[in-house]
Amino acid sequence: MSKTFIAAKPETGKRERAKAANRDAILVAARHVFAELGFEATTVRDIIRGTDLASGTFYNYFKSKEEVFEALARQSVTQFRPRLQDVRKTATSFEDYISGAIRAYFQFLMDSKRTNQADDLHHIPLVGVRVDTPEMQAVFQEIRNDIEDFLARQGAGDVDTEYLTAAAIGVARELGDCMVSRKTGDEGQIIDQVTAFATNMILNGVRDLIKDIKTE
Amino acid sequence: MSKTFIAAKPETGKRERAKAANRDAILVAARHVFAELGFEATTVRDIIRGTDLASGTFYNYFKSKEEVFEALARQSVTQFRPRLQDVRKTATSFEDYISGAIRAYFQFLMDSKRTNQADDLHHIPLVGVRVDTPEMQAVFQEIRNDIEDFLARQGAGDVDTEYLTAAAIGVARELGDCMVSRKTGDEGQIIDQVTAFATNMILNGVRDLIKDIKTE
Amino acid sequence: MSKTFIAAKPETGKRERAKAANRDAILVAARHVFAELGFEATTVRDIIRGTDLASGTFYNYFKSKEEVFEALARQSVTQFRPRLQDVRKTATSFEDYISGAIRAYFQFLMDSKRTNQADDLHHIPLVGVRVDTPEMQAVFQEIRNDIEDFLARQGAGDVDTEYLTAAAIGVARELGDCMVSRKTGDEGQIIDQVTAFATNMILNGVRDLIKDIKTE
Amino acid sequence: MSKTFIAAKPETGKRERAKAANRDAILVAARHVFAELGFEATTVRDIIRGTDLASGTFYNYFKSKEEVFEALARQSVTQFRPRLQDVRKTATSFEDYISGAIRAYFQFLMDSKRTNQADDLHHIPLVGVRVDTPEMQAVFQEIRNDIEDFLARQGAGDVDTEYLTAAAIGVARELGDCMVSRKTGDEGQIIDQVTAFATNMILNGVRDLIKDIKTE
DNA sequence: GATGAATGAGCATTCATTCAT
DNA sequence: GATGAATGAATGCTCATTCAT
Repeated sequence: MSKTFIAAKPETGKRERAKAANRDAILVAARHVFAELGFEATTVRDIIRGTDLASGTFYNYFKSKEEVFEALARQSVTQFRPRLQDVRKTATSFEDYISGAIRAYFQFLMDSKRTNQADDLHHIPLVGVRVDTPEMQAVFQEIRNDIEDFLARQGAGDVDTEYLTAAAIGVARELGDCMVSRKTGDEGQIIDQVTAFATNMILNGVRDLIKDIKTE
Repeated sequence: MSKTFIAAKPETGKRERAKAANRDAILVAARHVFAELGFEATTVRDIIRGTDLASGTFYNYFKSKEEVFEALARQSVTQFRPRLQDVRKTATSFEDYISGAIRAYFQFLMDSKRTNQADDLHHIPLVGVRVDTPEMQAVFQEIRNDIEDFLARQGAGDVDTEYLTAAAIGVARELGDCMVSRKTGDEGQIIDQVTAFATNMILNGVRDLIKDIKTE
Repeated sequence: MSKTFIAAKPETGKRERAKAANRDAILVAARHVFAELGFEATTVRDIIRGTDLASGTFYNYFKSKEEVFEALARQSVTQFRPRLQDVRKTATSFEDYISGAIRAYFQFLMDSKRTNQADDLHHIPLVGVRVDTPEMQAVFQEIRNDIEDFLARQGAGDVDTEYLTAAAIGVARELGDCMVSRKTGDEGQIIDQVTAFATNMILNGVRDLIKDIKTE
Repeated sequence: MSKTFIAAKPETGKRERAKAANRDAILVAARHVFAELGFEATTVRDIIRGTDLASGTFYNYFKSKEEVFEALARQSVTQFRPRLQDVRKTATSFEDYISGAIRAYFQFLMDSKRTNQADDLHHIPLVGVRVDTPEMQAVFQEIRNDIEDFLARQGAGDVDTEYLTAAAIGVARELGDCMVSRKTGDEGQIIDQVTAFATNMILNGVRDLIKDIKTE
């Protein structure tokens, strides 16, 4: 059958492809259902109902809805973290970092939105629901650490970094939701706009607290 | 049946008092359970188990746990809205309003926390879960309107009030959660502190956007 | 309501009667199903299918099929143990005891059979299935103890009482099954017959092992 | 298909050998699992998990676990029946036959135990569970017939051979279980011992019923 | 109005069995 | 013939809701 004479890429068997497709189908369905119903309210049945698979098949791929959720979370984090790393590495100042991280986050949200297009998102789109998954908390912790690093480097006095980070995240999160739920037009433009707004807000907001903040 | 024949005093019937007491018992139990288990995870059974009523009795007072939840939300709002009204009426400027509203919100959170004391609060204290109940959204809308009013009065240019409100609410919400989950000491002091932080953040944050903002 | 003026027996409410009836219905159904299908093979659904109750109702009465089974076993033991006690107390010799215990056991089997009448008993009828329930083992242990006591009293040498008891129980069990599955006639007569056979077998069987055995 | 063109030697094809090996692997695994889990509790999955075969392969060899079980039972019987035949042929009297058959049975039990060694045997070892498989019943029927033959030859009066056989089998079965579950020492010795016990029991037990019984 | 047992739909999960590869 | 993923019926169990008492 699969006699590939010069085939550079080794053709992956039908089986493998089917498996991958099924796994993906479950993940996609789960993402939608989580987004629509919320994590707690969705049942495994809801998820497989969103595929053309049989109920039992679900368990060939995941042990529980928790596991699907984690997979989705991991997916998200895997997408987001590298972007954040980029920002961290190239940022030369606190201002730089904030601006870059905010933009990365909004960009990520927009990408996620596009992926989940056509759903009624009653919940935060990032992965679906409560953003307080361990993975997302890890992301936030990362950001917190970054902020602390940059603040320390820049010699910010005795700012309560927990509060500061919380505030920054609050701004980003709420503006992000706001942005996503707008029906509007050009994506790039919106991102620019909101990023500017958020960055300005945060940096001005902490001006008194940190020496040498430059809010251009 | 229980017709009291000679009752001289108008006597607010035993019945009525019992009814109110039962309703309250359910609400109190529900508040605890929601706080401990979260909305989705709590069952009607969990709630009535927290009272000395029978399961069927629940349905004399509420149609579903959703309804109890709404009642709790309404309770919260009922508690909070007057405070906000006070703030609105006495505030003489945008700065004033923000500062007052923020403080009112944090105060409210702390009160809620105290009410639910002794529970392991695994969820946001306001009523339990996702704060996006219609009622809470109403509160936020109220705040949004207030902000717009104040901004209009003060002649703020073409600020995107939706973004601005979102950002303010984000700051308040996230800092509020942060504050509540801290184990700390003197309540009054903490509220002062966080209120100062949040207010400063927001007002400085919007400085560029609004003419005549006074950040003391 | 239930105004019983001179009522000697306090009329038990409809509710109580219904509850008892349901519990009984489940037990009866379970006894039949266990007898027909065996313990492992019967499902809770099988049991309630044998009643006119809904599936959920089962769990108002029992936590699992294990629990029903235990209840049935307890029932059996409760029926049987007093008879054995009688035998133990009135027996004046080992011979006496064996003969009485055997008869009691066969009588008990016949009673059980009548209760389970009309079923195809594919399994041992005692309670239904594997007789090795803890309760039944307790009964056997009781018998074992009794036998040891009587043997000691009568000065039997160094007989291996474990083997002896096993053999006696084997005879009783197998003959019991045999007796129960016979379609025959007068119950009392059959019991007399089988009891005589079994008793004779056992007592003669151990004659060499025990001094002073009288096998008339 | 596997046409071996030049094959000089008759070569019992690889295929055939593989097939036999697979079948055996399944049987061995099944024996262990049945012994450990009991018939009802073991699943086909459990069985193939004990081999290095795929689940589907199971059905190339057996239609269901019932069929494996029967195969195992047949195996057991196939092992046991010849021994019984020997006994039957060489026995010169009822006493002889009983003694020989009993010993054969106990020996067989011990062999089975050894085969299943290292497992936690929670069930009767013969094949696993309730010994009342058709095959085992056939064995018992054979014994019953033998006993009747010998009794007839020896001119035993109007003994109820059904009862007699039942009693004998009861003794053997119960003592067999007892013996197997003992942790003890030298196998040969134990078999001698229990055989003596059982034989003595049975023969003495029927002494009154049969003329000319010699209980040495 | 209070009670609490009955109900039965619904959920997570397992497992024998099939069948494309 | 071997494989192992897909299937969907079946099971144990929970829980919102109803309703006779």
